[in-house]
Amino acid sequence: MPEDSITLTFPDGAKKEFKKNITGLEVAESISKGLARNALSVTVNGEIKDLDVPITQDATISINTWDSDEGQYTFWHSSAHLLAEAVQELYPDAKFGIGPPIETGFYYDIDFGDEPFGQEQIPEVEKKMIELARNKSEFKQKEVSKEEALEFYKARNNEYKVDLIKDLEDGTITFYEQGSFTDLCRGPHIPDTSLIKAVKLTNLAGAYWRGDVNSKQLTRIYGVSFPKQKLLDEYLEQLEEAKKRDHKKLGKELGIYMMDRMVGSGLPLWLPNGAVLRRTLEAFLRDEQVRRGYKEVITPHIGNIELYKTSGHYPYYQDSQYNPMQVDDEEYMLKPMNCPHHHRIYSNDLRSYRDLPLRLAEFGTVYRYEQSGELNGLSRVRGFTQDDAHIYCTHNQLKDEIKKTIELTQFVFKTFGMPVDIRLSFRDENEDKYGGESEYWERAQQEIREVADEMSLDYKVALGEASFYGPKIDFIIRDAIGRKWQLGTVQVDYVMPERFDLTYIGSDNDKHRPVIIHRAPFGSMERFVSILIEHFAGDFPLWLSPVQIKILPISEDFNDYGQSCADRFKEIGIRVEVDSRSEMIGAKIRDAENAKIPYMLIVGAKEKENGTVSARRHKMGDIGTFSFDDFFNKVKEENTSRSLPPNHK
RNA sequence: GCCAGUGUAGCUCAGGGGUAGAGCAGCUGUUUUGUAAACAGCCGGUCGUCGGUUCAAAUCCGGCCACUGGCUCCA
Repeated sequence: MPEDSITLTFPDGAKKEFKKNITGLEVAESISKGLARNALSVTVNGEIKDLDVPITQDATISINTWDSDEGQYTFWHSSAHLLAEAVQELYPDAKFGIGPPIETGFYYDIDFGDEPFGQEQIPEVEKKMIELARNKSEFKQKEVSKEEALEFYKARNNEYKVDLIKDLEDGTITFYEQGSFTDLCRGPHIPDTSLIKAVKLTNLAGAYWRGDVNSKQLTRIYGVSFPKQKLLDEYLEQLEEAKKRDHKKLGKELGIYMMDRMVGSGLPLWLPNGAVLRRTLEAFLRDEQVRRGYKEVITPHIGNIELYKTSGHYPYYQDSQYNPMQVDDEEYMLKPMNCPHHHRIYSNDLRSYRDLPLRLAEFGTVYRYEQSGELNGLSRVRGFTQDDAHIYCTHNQLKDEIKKTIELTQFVFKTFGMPVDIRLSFRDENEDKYGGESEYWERAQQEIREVADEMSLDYKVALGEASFYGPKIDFIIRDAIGRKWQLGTVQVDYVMPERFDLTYIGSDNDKHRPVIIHRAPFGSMERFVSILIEHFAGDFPLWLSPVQIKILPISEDFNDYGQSCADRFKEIGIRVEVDSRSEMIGAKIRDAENAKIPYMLIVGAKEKENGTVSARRHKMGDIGTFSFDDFFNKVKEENTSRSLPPNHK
């Protein structure tokens, strides 16, 4: 092989020889014109780079286009610079903070000084961005010394960039320039601005400099951009779809819950339909738990402050607990978590190894102070109910119990048609954030990993995501429109058994410490219901629907037949209503459709005569005429099997 | 808590310095109906709240409250 040639390995495994110092763009050109036209950046040995960077040695390579995450990342990063350029043109005194790409789009944090910047200014910035994009300005990289970099920004009075540069090493600092805008930036960037064809600035927000509440708050402008107008249109449609599913809107329309200013913000009131939904979910989980050997307990809503001092939650989470109240000579608190109560139940008896594992479960309501700006419908509230349980077991039982809780959680989400990603949340090196002995942590993390491997789970490890008393397994579900939500957790805890001095008598007749597993598949009923509403867009599976069947008599003459059908369903616990209003059938159908009721049964002269029902399925229309018994059995089976709706994505 | 925005009838929304408007819902009557809206009449609002400017405020200004999107936080 000639000395001035290198071998590049492509994502499909193909190897090809090129001359040394070839650029990513030239590689793309060698493959096809189209690829070269669509190329945004190149990944060389796992590192994303500009297309014009020479490749000096053998490497794995992939050309990043819009179709890859890396390509979109580059595209949005460059779009953030374009946003900054536009802002700079319109507001010469604006000072720039940071402007990174995010999962969908990008943002830039900007200090506008005394200049007011609000929603009205957005359209002119968007317009300017498109105008500048058409200039086809190239993104040019320039290496600068630390001194030069500092000088550049000091001259512009930009304390933010100066702050950033101070943390950088001399010799590694690069600027990128496009049009009239120069930015401190590691890159990489797309070749030029003309690739950006469509831009939408989506949001304005305040953001503290470096995320620090004590620093100055900058104006964060969020946006997305696309290489084609059509992609922007599709994105906007998706936003519309998400809006249609918004649980706050559907929650109101379907009578799930309400908020009331006299009751207080963040304190939802469950309406009858919502109560049915929630109780049905609880019954589902309760049955599954009883089947798996859990015992249900009930504990009060307040507790002596000593309980939370003992657990360590009180000092650690003081900011999010309500002030203690005076009761006789002692202080009591609204309970911020259920665990300490359960630990005291454990301690109520002398426990033998024969009693373990002891699995105590409770749908326990807890109260936490959330900052007012943080409250959001049912998904972030100040009083909520956890589907909590604590499993007290021996070290030998631990892995098996972890495994069972994972299986339960997976079973639960499968029932709702939600794919699950698993994350092992371990601690990072910052040890003071966490309680308990280091060896326990190592051991617990080790055991969690072993279980995950033994179950062949596809998992990711996230350092620094652990809770303060132990590592966690987090379940991240994907809903019907692809959004991710962190729901259930399983946590291993070696700390609380020490703090509460929990013991059991082993087979050796000595006292031992049990291990605790905390787990909550739904997490909070409020939040889970909010996600469920959006996942199903309000079109719940039959078993969860607050009203499962609506019977629609053609005229008042058939109300009695309709009622007799309803009575049969009620006997087996099916939630059924008869629409006996003197409305036309079309209106009754329309109302039932809008209420998202799974089945509508139309009954008139023919049906009464033959003992049949004419059925409609929500969103599907007429599904034909059934003998009453056939339909009855069909519904019974669909209800007990917890089937997903037929047209569910 | 902070930044930006919103607040008009039960719901969706129009209006805008000179005594408040529509559709739907509700109520009453008529209609007795065959697969997504029958017809008519009626009821319904201190224009979130408190204060200021003004001869006059729902409208302009300010405080507060609630809600929305973010930031910080999340056992």
